[in-house]
Amino acid sequence: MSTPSSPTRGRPARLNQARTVQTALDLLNESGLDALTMRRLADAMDVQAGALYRYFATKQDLLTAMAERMVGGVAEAAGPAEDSDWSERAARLARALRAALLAHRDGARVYAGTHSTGPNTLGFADSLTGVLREAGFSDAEAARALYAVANFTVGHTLEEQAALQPENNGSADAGNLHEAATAGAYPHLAATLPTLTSTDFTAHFEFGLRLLLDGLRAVRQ
Amino acid sequence: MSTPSSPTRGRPARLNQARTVQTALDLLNESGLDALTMRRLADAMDVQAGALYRYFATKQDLLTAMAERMVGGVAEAAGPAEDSDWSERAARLARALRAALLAHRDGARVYAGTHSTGPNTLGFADSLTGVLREAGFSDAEAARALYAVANFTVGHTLEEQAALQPENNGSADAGNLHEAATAGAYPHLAATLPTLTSTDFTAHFEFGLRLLLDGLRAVRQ
DNA sequence: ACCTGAACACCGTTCAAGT
DNA sequence: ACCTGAACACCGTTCAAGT
Repeated sequence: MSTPSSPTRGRPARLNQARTVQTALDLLNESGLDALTMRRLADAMDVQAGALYRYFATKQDLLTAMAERMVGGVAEAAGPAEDSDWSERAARLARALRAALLAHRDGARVYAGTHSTGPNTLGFADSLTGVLREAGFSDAEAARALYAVANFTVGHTLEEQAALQPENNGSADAGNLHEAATAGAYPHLAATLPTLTSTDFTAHFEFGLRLLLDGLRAVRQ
Repeated sequence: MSTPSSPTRGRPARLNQARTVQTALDLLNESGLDALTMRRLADAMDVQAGALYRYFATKQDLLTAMAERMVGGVAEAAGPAEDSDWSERAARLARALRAALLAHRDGARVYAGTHSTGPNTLGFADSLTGVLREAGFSDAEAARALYAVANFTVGHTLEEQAALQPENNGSADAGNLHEAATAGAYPHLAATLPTLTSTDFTAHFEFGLRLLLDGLRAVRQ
């Protein structure tokens, strides 16, 4: 617990940005985003809430730093260009982004609610546009494809994590849906109910991702 | 879920669900989601905050009712089957969903944060799966395509409305991005910067939507 | 330089009591 | 039956003062 004396002037700081972000991510995993308050985070670090504001100007800034930290390593998921074609490398990046968001409770909500311009986020964007540009797509196509893949991935994972919340009571939702669909007003929902209520989110994600990549193939001719 | 429905014994109610949702949507447009509190809403209706809880058990329930109301009429946007092919009808539904979310400040944030199982939301889902089933897609394909299109559309519109917020200071974000990209660490972002920083969100949306629909065409053979 | 203590201006929600 | 008044248990954020 006791940190050895540091060569810095004055008292060694108990707090710093990296430790604060790490503790916040731990607390997020334990209790979820709604329970992540500046006061509870301060408690977990044995400090008063006001002290956090020496390292983050606002809670939003802390959340942005958390989002940036969550997507560390995602940019490298494309792998070497020799090993696979552009669509497989793009798919790997999208899967790595989803996995990074799923790795933390409410990860997609945190990520969607912030606008990181840190190296992990920019690295992911650079990596995906790079894969596409090297595959022969134009600069404009690569940029728009990045938006499409990223927005789909975040939108999907938002839904996926919301569906997994116990309070959202997947069974209540599915119950309502089943009731409404079989009442006759929604014949197409009734027919597709088994797939709609499936919890195989990986299959849902892979289907949507494949649509985007097949669509991209068609764009390139 | 107990609605005080009994037709007027005693005083006529000042409050009711429909008027409350409407006032909440007006307040949302004026001030944004962060400023939409139960107290301010109560003020706007000349009532005490506690009174709202006779009509909505929680704020979350109110937000769900708002989300459901926002997407009214979207289901009908497909148009008659005779007038256009399946992909155009599906595109019309996706565009109508985006337009409905854009019609209210923070509309996508409200929608993404709730799980409506009301007739407008279910009607949209039934309409889109119906278009696809009638076009020959399997039940499972139709259900998964619904998720892909809806998640992309909500994810896109979330980004779009976030980028339009004045506090998010599009210029600050674009400035950071420009600075970082031209510093040399992100060569592909630098090359695609003009498109990445474009504010023609309709073009971005249409590109992603086209990818999904072209991808669907490829799935069907 | 770093953190405490205490305050400011709020929140969502509950519920006895009035009318 | 419908709403008020007042409370409960919190929030994010600020800042003078201590060490």
